[in-house]
Amino acid sequence: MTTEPAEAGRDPEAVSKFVEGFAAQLVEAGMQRMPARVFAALLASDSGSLTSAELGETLRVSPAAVSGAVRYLSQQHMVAREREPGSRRERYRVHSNQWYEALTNREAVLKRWEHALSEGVTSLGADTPAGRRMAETLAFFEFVDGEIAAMMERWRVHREERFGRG
Amino acid sequence: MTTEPAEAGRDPEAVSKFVEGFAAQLVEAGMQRMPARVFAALLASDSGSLTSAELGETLRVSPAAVSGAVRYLSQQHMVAREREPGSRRERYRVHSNQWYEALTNREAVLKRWEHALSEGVTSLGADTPAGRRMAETLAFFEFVDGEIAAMMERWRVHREERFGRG
DNA sequence: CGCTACTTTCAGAAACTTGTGAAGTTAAGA
DNA sequence: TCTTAACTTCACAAGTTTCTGAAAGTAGCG
Repeated sequence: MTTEPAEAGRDPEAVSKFVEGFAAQLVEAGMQRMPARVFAALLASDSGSLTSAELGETLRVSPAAVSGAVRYLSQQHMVAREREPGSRRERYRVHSNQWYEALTNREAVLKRWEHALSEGVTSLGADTPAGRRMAETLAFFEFVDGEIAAMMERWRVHREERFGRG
Repeated sequence: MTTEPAEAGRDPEAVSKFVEGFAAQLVEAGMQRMPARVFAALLASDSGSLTSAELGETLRVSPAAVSGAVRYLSQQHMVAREREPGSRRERYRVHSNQWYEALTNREAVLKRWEHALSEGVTSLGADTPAGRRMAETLAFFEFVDGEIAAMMERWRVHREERFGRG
């Protein structure tokens, strides 16, 4: 037996339907297809983690495709890679309670937008109409930065009340 | 003279540099290239609006490309189309102080994610580990929905203090 | 130290996306 | 009503992305 049935006893139809449906939404929102499918598969797994081989099998793709997708996802801090002790297999894990925090940690994205905008204000002139519009947009992003941090704090409290410490 | 210089007296180099740079960030964040460029061009214009011809000229693209980009942007509520009175030209306008609110109005996106997740909870079983993970993720999105509305309220207050009524 | 079980890299085929020119449609003004 | 400026649609060529098989790299374990 090559792979133990870590995810047995579940309707593979239902799993696949969810995986493809949720992945499609992620793609719609701008994520590449393969990372989206891999991520959805991890999210739908009971253990929250799958090996490269298991991913290749459920998604019917090559190890190469899994490798590329996983690299992308770990760069985005959406999955962690962990080595299975006593094996040369790698497991990829979705940080159950933190993955969606990565969505709000678009920190890097916001920072780059802010940078581009502030260059725009400078180069077009802070006293021009366009410059003023950009300055206001910039102020909005800065405001959002701060608000998101506070919001995540409130979420953690809210979550603990409702779900307890994961 | 074919187009009047509505945006004259500005360094076209600087404008173009901002437009391409900001558009690149939008592309990075998942937006299609041409809508991103059109949008950046509008954002960088003094009047906050440009005609189809002006857009084609600054971006060096065909009317067809402008048409497609603008359709996309107006579907996303990021620009408004307005007919110039006494002319058959159309102007495309960025809602100066509201365009970025469209970014947070990812309402439709969030709703679709919530829908996909709640289907997942049902089909995989609310009492399974995977089902529980999805239910928590779903709760997070619902929480975010509400928080964003409140945040935008605070922003409007904050903005008025700082910039006055647009 | 080498074997083997994995993972990663890479070149290329296939599929998809994008922007264009040209034809078609709409509506302002004579 | 006709003319014509302006926008939109469409088929296609060019460009890009994506996934694969094959080859190369890496690390447990004897």
